Amino acid sequence: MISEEQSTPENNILNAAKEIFQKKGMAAARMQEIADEAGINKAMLHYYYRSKELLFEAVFKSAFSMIAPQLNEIMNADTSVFEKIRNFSSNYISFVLKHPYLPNFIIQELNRNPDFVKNLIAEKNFPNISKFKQQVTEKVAEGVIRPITAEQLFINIMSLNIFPFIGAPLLKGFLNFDDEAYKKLMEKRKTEVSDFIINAIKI
Amino acid sequence: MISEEQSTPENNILNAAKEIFQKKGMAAARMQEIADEAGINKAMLHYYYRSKELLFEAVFKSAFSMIAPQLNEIMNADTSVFEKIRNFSSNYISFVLKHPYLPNFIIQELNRNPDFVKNLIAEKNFPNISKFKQQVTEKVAEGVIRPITAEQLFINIMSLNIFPFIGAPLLKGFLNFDDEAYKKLMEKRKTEVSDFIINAIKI
DNA sequence: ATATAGTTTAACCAAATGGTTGACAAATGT
DNA sequence: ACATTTGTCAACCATTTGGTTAAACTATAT
Repeated sequence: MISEEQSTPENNILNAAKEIFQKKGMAAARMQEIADEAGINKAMLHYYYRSKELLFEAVFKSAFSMIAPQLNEIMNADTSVFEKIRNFSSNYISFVLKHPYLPNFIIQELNRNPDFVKNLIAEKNFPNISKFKQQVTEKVAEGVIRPITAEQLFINIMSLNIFPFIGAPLLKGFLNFDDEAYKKLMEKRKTEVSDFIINAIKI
Repeated sequence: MISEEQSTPENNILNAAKEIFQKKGMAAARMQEIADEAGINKAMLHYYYRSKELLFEAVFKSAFSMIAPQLNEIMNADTSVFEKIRNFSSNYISFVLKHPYLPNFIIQELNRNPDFVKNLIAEKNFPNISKFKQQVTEKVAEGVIRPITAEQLFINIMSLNIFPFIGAPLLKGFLNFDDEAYKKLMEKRKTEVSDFIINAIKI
């Protein structure tokens, strides 16, 4: 499957729109600004994507599809619970270090319009965690990991990996860290997060 | 100190503004909507608070001051590291269950304008975690808790407590939970989060 | 060459938005 | 009783914003 990023006008616009929407959010983003970023006339935005709403939807779906398959793949792989935790943490943190605005964008817009999740669920590749749930339940029953519901564990994994990016401005303030020092902390978390989680549940 | 919520026009406006700003964010909030919510004329907003920006700042500071002192108090109390973790988790989750829009509002607006943190730091009551840091370092040296930097532990505590609220729409989708089921999960987390953290660091 | 379809632009438009004004009412002080 | 300050409102204003239009330009097919 060839999926080289092509340089069509649609793609050009989409990338510009991503840049602006992800930095400012739907409401604060301006169509003119997106046009400037793309180096084209504002009317072109409406020619290729009919409205701000539709352009936004395209951006959002594209953004979501950068994250969801990763999660899905790891959670449904033929690996142990511990390996899944290690893979997801390392994988996700590496990814977000390259796309720092992504998680906040997705979370923010889902909070603005919670019904949007329903659309996403319908789509193929929407993360399914039933296999992970089954594995956890099994291991708890076997007495290999401490009693915990798969749901709580899943929430913990997501929290420990995602929040440090979304809450970065606040955490930098509390810790009195500059950008570089904070980034180093994040690098370390690629392994420290999974160690922390595994320590918490391993007997 | 008497701090009963007074029913002055300023307060009335501030509460209405909180409602709207926290639900929609600065950019999407409309002055007319705030006026309607407060049951007054739009001109009154400008009479009491000069501009949207200033009204927003008042709301933001008020919101932040509902959370910061709690954190500060707990972190600087004369209690053990474990007790601090237990107190913060139980305390914070209870609080946010009553103010569900607060954490997302603060995080979102700080991401929109990271420089805003500098203002907050200058204010009295801005959380100071040096005592907590010292306690953690000490306990690690004593071999009572596993090696971890105080910063990473602090980030973990914040993540596990805050993210489940900010990421609620997404997590509800992944877990296929409705509002009520999700709220029950949160209730359980009042104690489960601290157990999880303590298990992760206790030797 | 010429018609046809697709692409790009400058100029334009209606609606929405933050903010102002001037008149009027309600307290407040003397 | 009267003047002055403070509070409230409907109407208004300038600007911004998403979106449209009609004309021009480009490529492609015949």
